[in-house]
Parts: sequence; C-alpha cells; structure tokens
Amino acid sequence: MAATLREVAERAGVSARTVSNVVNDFPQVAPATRARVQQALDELGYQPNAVARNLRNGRSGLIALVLPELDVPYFAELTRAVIEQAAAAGYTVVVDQTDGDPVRERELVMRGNRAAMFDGLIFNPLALGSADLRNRSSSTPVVLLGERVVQGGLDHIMIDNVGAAELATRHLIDLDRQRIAAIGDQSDESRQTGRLRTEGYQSALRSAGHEMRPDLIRPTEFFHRADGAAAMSDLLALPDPPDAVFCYNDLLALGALRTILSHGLRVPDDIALVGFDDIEDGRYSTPSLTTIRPDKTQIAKHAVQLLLNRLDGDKSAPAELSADYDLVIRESTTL
Amino acid sequence: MAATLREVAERAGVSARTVSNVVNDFPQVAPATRARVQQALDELGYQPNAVARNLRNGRSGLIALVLPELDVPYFAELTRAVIEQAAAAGYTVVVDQTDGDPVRERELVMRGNRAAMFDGLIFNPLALGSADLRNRSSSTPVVLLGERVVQGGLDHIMIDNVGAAELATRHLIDLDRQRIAAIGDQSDESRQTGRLRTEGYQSALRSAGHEMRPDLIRPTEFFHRADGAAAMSDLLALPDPPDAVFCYNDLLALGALRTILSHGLRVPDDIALVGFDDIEDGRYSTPSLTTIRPDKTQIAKHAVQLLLNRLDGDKSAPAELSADYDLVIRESTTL
DNA sequence: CGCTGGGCTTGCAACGTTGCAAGTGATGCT
DNA sequence: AGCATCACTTGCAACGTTGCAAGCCCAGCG
Repeated sequence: MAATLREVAERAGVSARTVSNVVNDFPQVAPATRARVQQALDELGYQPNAVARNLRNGRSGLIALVLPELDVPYFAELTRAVIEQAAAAGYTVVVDQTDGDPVRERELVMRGNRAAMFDGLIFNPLALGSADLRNRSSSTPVVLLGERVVQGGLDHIMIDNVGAAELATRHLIDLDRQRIAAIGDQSDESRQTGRLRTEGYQSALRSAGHEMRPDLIRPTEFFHRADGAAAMSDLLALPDPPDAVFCYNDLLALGALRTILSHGLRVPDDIALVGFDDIEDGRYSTPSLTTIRPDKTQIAKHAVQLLLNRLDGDKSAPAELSADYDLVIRESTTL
Repeated sequence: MAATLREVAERAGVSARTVSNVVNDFPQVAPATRARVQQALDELGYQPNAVARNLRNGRSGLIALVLPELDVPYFAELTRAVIEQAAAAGYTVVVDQTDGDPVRERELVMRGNRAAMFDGLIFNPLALGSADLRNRSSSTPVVLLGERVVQGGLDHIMIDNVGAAELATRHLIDLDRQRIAAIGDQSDESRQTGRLRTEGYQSALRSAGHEMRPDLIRPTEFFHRADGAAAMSDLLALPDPPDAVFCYNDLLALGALRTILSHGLRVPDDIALVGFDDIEDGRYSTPSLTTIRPDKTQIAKHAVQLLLNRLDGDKSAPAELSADYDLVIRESTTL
C-alpha cells in the first residue's frame, strides 16, 4: 500500500536518489525537478518508511523509559515530561512497566532482546541493585533515575533525598510538633529511597534535640495509598500516637490522611502531614497536602539530554546530576 | 559493537543463513552445528537487530496509543492495561499525548510521518470529529476508544455512556435526593462524552418524574479537578443548591468534593456525590467515591485484539464493541 | 558402482533507505 | 573550438535480516 521512493521516482521520471534528496530537503535539486517530484510525492501520498531509514543510519529513534508503575501519579507525570523532552529532540519513547519485579527489570535492562531495538534507556530501578547494574552486558546507554543504587560508573539523575527529608521534617519541628512519625522506611538493601529519607528525618530530629522513637518509624513494602493507610492505623494504635507524620511520598500521605480522618481526628489540628512528590491529587485533597516538590521537568530534561549526549558519542565521565526540589506548604500543615 | 549474523557465522564457520536458522529455532539444523553456532552466539552475545528484522518482514512490532493526557489517572490505568495486553502478543506500545490539541491529534493519526513507523494505532480522540476521521489518508489500521465519534466505518470500543449515566443518576434518585445536579456537560460537537452522559442523566430524571432544572447542569471545559471545583462553587452559589451531584468523571468529583468540604458541608449528608471511571484516588478520598467502573482491562483487551486481527488481514466489517461497567457504591452516597 | 533421496547447508536477492563517488550536460572562459 | 567548471542527477552498495531455491554430501539401494 505505502508508496516507496522507487515508485515515486518512476512516476516523476527521476531516480530514487533524487526523490530522496527532495524528501530530505537537500539543496542540490533544480526547482523544476523539485516541483515535479513534490507533485508525485503528493499524488502517491508518500510516507518515508521509518524502519528502513533506521536500518540505514543505524538508529531506531526509540528510547525506552523503564519504570515500576505507570499508574502511580508521580511516574505518570514524569513520563509525560520525558515524552515531551524526547519528542522535542525527535525521539520516540516506549514505556515499560516492571512492577518492581527484579526478573522483568533484569530482562528489560540487562540484555533483553527488546534492548536491541532501543538507542538508549532511561531506567528507574526498584529492585535491581548495584551488583546487577554494574555488569550489564548490553552496550545500550542507560541513564538512571532515582536514588543512587550504583556508586559511580553510570549516568544518574537523582534528588538529594536526605536533604529533602530533612527539610520536610524540620518544617514539622518548626510547627512545634513533639511526636513526629515517618512512614515509608525500607530495610531492603536494594531500595535506597526509604533508607535515605529516614536518614534525613533522623538527622533533622537529632539536630533539633528531639527524642528518637523507633516505634514512630514505620516501614512499608510499597509506596501506595494502602501502605500508608495501614501504617497510619498502626501509629494511631500506639499508646502515645504522633502529632505529625512525614510520609515518604504523597500516596502514602493520602492513605494516611484517609485513616486519620476516618478515626475522627483532624489534619492538621491533631496530626500534621507532609508528603513527597507533589502529585496533583495532593493539591486537591481535603486538606491539601504539604509536600516536597521535586522538579520533574528538570529531571526529565536532564535525563533525556544526558542520554542524547551519549548517543552522540559523548565519552566523558558518567555524570551525576541532582534535580532541584522545594517545600510546598499547604493546608495539611497550616492551622 | 553489536554482533551481526555474519560475524557469528564467521566465528562458527558456517553461513549467515544457518545462524539465522539456529536463532529462529528452525528444525533443519544438525545438532552438532546447532551447538557450535550456539556457542558462537553466546560468546559474541549476539542480539538480533530488531530494525533489520522489521524491515525484512514489513512490520515494526510497534503500535501507538494516542490519548489526550497520560497523567490523568484514567488514561494512566488504561495505558497500563494496553501495554500489558500488547506485550502478551509480542507488540510494543508507544504512548503519545495530544493534550486534546486538534492539530497534534491530526498530525499523529491522520498522516503524520510518525504513523509510518507503527503497525497500528489505538486512538482516544478528544478534539477530532467524525469528519476528520472519515477521510484518513493513512492506511495504518486504527481502533478508536471512547464515545462514538464516527457513525460506523471504523473499529470502536466504547461504553454505553447513556446507560451508565442513567444508572448513576438513578442511584441518586433512589437515595431520595430531590435536586440532582450534573457536572461535565459539553456543548462542543466533537466532544460527545459530556453530551451522552447528560442524555442519560436527563433520561433517568425524566422517567422518575423529577423536575428538570437547566441551572443544575454545569458544563466544563475539561474533566480536571479544577473544573469540578469551579463548577461546584457555582452550584453552591445557587439560591436553591443541589443535594446530590453526578460528576462525569472522578476528577471532577474530587474537585467538587474539595469545594463542598471547604464550604463546611458534609458528603453525603448534605450533598451526595457520584463519579465516573473508578480511578484509584476515589477509593482513598474521604469520603471514598461512589462511581461508575468501566472494565478497563476489557477495553484494553478488546482494543488490542481487534487491532491485531486487522494486522493479520482481517477484512470483516468494522466492529463496535461495548465494554462492561457497573456501579460501585462507596461512602459518598452511603449515610 | 552408480544413482536416488533426504538431511543439511548455502548463496542470492530483496525489504526501503541514503552515503559516496561518479556521471551528465550545459555554461563560460580562453 | 576546446576545456574547465558548475549545477544537477544518477548508480551502486550497504545497513542486518530472512524467503527461496539450489547445492552438497552421504547413506542406501539396485
């Protein structure tokens, strides 16, 4: 069905090469010829065959974005930004979900036959750790997103999790809260996010001279609403429950919020709440959610730019870039 | 860097064709040869070049999912389902966002050079109407999602919007609500969703003998939280405000909920609320949201299956499939 | 011992595109 | 008139893969 260069050439009475020159806007084509070829192109509705092009010039024009879950708002918003950035550079993004499954992550990132299709990868690991990533056999360039799993050796866009968690916790301290809990700690070695945020949380408490109560640090398996709701139930069941909670992401906070409200308590009057990620849901909850806002556009921009540099043969040392963040104060911490 | 068939062949002392036979598990290869080739494959870490393969057999293995916004939860959840279904069939999904911009929709779906890259499209139109879609010049098969924009002639997966809206409204009637409002009407010809849901809403009111008050039907430009919040403000400002609201999607309902609560009113005591889509946010809001739940997995399954059939040369008449839905009753309508 | 057949392997060509270098014809200069 | 120059156009080859049909070699049979 689709017309080829050769067919257009025949119709216009020129060579395929000349048609190619017209299609690609090469200067060395006589105006008259160009017009004639253009007409043939239009008549046949010619569309360049992307696959053949890609084979010819050795690139597929495709980059893969590999992340845990697409329907988690933070990732959905990040994905939007990555797609936009990549499109601006003429690249197309394929999104792959791993559900945090190490087998799927390995398959997609390490050597999966899928990999041969992509010029590069942007990878937000959940289960895969340093050991895995270090001996990747595939030569496709990767940029990592998220906390630092690998010490050097790979391009990486991250946020200062410790600093951000400190900022969030200090905000609660400044509100004169005495029993500040944390939801989202993770002991699992491969999941650094939780560990780093706990580090920041503790550091803030310590420098404010607060008591450190291990029972106020609640681990969760995932970062979903359900985990936040369950952890909050546990906290409320304590003999001496918290008057403030720092949740390691907004979904946890929204789950916790639901539990608090259904216990007849008020936010922030009884319990103040801070989240992380600044997803849209938190801007419209009641009360709206105070949160750490990472600059998602900047993350996407850096990631795509870094990857494109590698594709252009940039051989410089692996980069580690930190994205900006700030604290957005909303109703959940404002009396 | 990546090894080619020829290189493997040289190393194993056979022809490229034989290596290809091994890679593709063809039966006609002597065990000894197979073993030797396999070893060479392993040693070189051979990965088939997807682009060359695709050129050879005329398919790219790529389907595009074109939708308005990826970071709207309904679409994110739908996208997850489509990716899973497509992956099961060996296809890779490229997600494209149009932001409801008719120019971008046209570019992507009608003839954009992007289109030549995809074997097929799954398209959820927002701005493009029947007139546009009917004279598509591209020969790439399309399956449409959403309300029926085109009368026949194209494959289509839809929900019975009128029936679902009737069900939602009847639920509010059964609660003895007297002044039932609707948020999300759309006059724009190309956006049928709003119109159809209004139709169902009105039909339910009519058959229950309820008064029809035009001032209780609020149009919105988009289906975002902000639109719901604004429309709800207007409704509350009426001399005779509603005691129940049917919102045409969950985001509108969450926005409306926020407005209601911030006015010191209670849900469902003062105002009962029903949404549409069953996004996860609505399951964790306070109160949780009664909503129409379309079977997203089924939608994705039908869409992918229908598209794959077309790719396999199925020439049967265009199909119009309706996905199932049901009413999920939660706190926003339970006293 | 020669011929047939089957098991296994191979070379060629093509998918649609573009880089390269060579080709064409007309123009201008000496 | 002859030659260099220029503007434009072309054919060839190759990207890595696989369908096709032909080829090779050995076993088995007459």
